[in-house]
Amino acid sequence: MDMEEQANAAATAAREGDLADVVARANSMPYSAGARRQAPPPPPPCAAGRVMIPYEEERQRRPANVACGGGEVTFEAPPSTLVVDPYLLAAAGGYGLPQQHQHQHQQLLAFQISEHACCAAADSDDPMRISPPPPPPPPAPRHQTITRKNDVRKVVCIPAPPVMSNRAGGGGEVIPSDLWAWRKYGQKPIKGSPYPRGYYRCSSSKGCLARKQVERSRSDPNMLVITYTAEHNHPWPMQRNVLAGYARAHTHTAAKKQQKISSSSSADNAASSSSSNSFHVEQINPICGDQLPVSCKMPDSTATAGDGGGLLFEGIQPDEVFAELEELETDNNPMTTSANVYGSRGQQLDAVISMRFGGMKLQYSNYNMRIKTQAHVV
DNA sequence: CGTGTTTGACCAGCGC
DNA sequence: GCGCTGGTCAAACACG
Repeated sequence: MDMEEQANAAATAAREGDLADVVARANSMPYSAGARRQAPPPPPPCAAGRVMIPYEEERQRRPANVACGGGEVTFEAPPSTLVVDPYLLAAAGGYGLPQQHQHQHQQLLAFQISEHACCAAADSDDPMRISPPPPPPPPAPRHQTITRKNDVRKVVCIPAPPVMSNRAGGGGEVIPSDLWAWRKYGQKPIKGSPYPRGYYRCSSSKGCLARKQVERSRSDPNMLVITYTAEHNHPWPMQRNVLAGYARAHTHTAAKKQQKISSSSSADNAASSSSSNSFHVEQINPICGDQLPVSCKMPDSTATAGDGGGLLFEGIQPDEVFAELEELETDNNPMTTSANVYGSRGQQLDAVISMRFGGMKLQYSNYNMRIKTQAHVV
C-alpha cells in the first residue's frame, strides 16, 4: 500500500472516529523523503495527557506569559510544555456543560488552561496542587492507598455550574462529564473553604486507582477545581454499563435538556470531504447556534446519553479523539502534541490542537465556534 | 438487582 | 505525643 492509499485508509478510519486506527496507519507510514527526520521525542511523562506544567517552570514563566483574571486572557506556551486534556477540550467546545453555562466557555476557553496555574496561585495553601512527577507509588495499604507526598496530582479548572440542590456530585455540585465513570466515595468540608470537597474513584474497572477530587475554587466559586490522582489502568469506557446513580442523577438535570435538543434536532451530519492526502470533517458547534445540525448520541447505542449533559457527535467526536489520544500518549507513541489557544476576540475564541504521529498529522480546531478536525500526510 | 450517593466513623499524615 | 486535618471506608439508602 503506497502513501496515498495509506492516507485514504487513515482518512476513512478518522471519519469513522477510529483514531487508534488512524494512528496505527500513520505510524506504519514512512516519513516522507523531504521530511526525513528523527522521530519526535515522546511527550513529557504526563500519562493522563492533561495540561501538565512543572510547578517551578510554570512559576517562572507565569508572570511573562500568563495574564490571569479579567475577561481578556492571552496564553502562550511552548508546545512541548502543553499536553492537551480531552476534558479541557470538551469544556472548550462546550460539551458537557449545562446549557446555561455554555456561553461562558467562549470567555473561559483560554482561561481554563491558564487557570491551571492561577488556581494554584490563588489557592496556594494547597501545596500539592501541582507537583512534579514522583516515583511509582508503593503497594497500597488498606487506608491511605497513596501517600500524600508522592502522589501525582493533575489539576483542571473548569467553569462550574451553579450550585443546585441536585444530589449528584455532592453538595449540589453538577460535575460535567469527562467520559470516565466515577463513583463518589466521600465528601468532606475543607477548612478555609465554604465548599465541600467531593471524592471520586473510577468505577469503570475494578482495581483502577484513578481518583479525583472536585471542589469549587475558593477564590472563584464559578470555577470547579478537579484534582486527578493516579492513573486509569484500563482503556476509557466506550460503553457505560450504568444507568443508576451518578449518570442517573445527571439525567434528571442538564442531560435531559440536551437529550431533548438532541432528539429534536436534525440528523444531518456536516459535510465531509476527502482528497488524496487530506480530509476534513466539519461540524457546527452546537453551543453557538439555535439549531443542532448534527445528531448526538453516545458512541455505543447501548450507552447512556445522560452523562453530564455531554453531546457527542456522529463521526469524529472530539471527546473520543482526545480520550484516545490520552491512551496513546500513555503508550509513549512517538508523536508531538501542540496546542495554541488565542485570546478572545469579541465573542470568538480560537483554539488549535495539532498532533503528529508518524507520517500523519491530526489537527483539531475550534475557529469561530466551528469545530473542524483535519488529517494530513506530512 | 446493580450502581450510585450520603454521611458518620475511622485512620494516617503532618505541624506544633 | 497530641490534636488537627484530609482521605477513605462502609452501612444505609435511592433509583431505574
